[in-house]
Amino acid sequence: MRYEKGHKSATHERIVEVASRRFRMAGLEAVGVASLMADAGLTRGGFYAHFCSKADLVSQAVASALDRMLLELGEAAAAGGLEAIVRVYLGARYRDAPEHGCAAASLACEIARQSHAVRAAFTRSLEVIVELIAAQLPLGSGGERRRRAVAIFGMMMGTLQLARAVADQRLSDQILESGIEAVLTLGRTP
Amino acid sequence: MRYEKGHKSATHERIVEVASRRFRMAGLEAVGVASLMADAGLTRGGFYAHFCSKADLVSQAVASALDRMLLELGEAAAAGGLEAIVRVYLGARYRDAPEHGCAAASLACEIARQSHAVRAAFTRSLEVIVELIAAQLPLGSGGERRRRAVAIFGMMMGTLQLARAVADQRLSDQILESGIEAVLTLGRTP
DNA sequence: TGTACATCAGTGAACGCGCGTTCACTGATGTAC
DNA sequence: TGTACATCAGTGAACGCGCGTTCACTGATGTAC
Repeated sequence: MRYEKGHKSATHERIVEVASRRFRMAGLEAVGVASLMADAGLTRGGFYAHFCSKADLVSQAVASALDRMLLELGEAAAAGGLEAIVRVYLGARYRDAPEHGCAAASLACEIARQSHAVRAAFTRSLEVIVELIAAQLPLGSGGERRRRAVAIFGMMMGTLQLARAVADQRLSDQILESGIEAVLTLGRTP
Repeated sequence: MRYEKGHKSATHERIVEVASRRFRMAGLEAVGVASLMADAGLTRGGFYAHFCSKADLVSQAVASALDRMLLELGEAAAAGGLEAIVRVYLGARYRDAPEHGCAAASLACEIARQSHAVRAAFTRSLEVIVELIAAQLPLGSGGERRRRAVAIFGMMMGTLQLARAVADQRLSDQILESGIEAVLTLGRTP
């Protein structure tokens, strides 16, 4: 081998990792293939040896970002249940450093306009996150908890977006607080 | 006058109207100034006689879309309170025809990355919508109802985005149902 | 052991295209004399 | 009433730039003999 074994897959993962951060920071359209490859220490031409299109990378980068968040939220949940999840998700770090935050909160509007394949990848990741949240709810049947979990994730995501979109720092803090309070209310109300 | 009185302001409103629909459909970045002006029956060059930049138009188009939604939700609220609002907002029409739906749900992720001026315009519109929702809540002090209203709008917005982003139609319907149920729960829980 | 060839991850130029913005210009109509 | 000029909404060419994708190529190293 001209490159050591595993070299290509390591490169592949590096591109996905770079993309997952930059897409969350700047959006899907604002990040070009050439600049992404440069960030990964490569040139544009090699891109299509790793991905069949930019949309293909988008699918993988979104899934990767959400998988990583799932781990982080899973650890929080193990330590402190729903309240720990929501305090991570609606915390200043997720709001102020979108590259380390939730890909759904950064990209949901754009994902809604992507191809079926991209939305299918997003759907798979979403289902697992919803399961994690549902598992933290103390009340109700499986179906009820699942439905409640969907709404809770929708609220966390929407609230984080609002906290990022407003122009006033104090208001942004209040929005996060409002979201935390409402999630906890939903978590304990049947 | 070479054009009848009010001609220019009518043109201005037409551009804002076209932009408000197309931005909601395709996103801020995907809609170019030239194609927008063509849609309004004009050529690109005249754009800067109406707006000092694309961001300026974005501010106006978002505000215009949210103002119109406010009227629609206000009418619903007058007839049926919070439940009527949420049934409009989380209805199939808003999900399937984003050009007639909520600009926040279509654009929040992108607005979060815009200039302070754009976010300030968004903030002003958001405050009014939150007030409308707060006015429908039966329980709590002014501050409590306001905070609850922020969370409710965040949930409606996030839930609508999730319903648009998933690849499965049945799941999308379930997401809307989950959101309606949770909003109503939040509306009646102190 | 030494040479010829195969492999393949990555390179970089090129394709046509649309982007936001600027600016000298057009041409229809109002006003001044 | 007739002519000259002012006004200004809108035109369209031009600027440099980055976009996603393709493709002939490079060059380091493994394998075959």
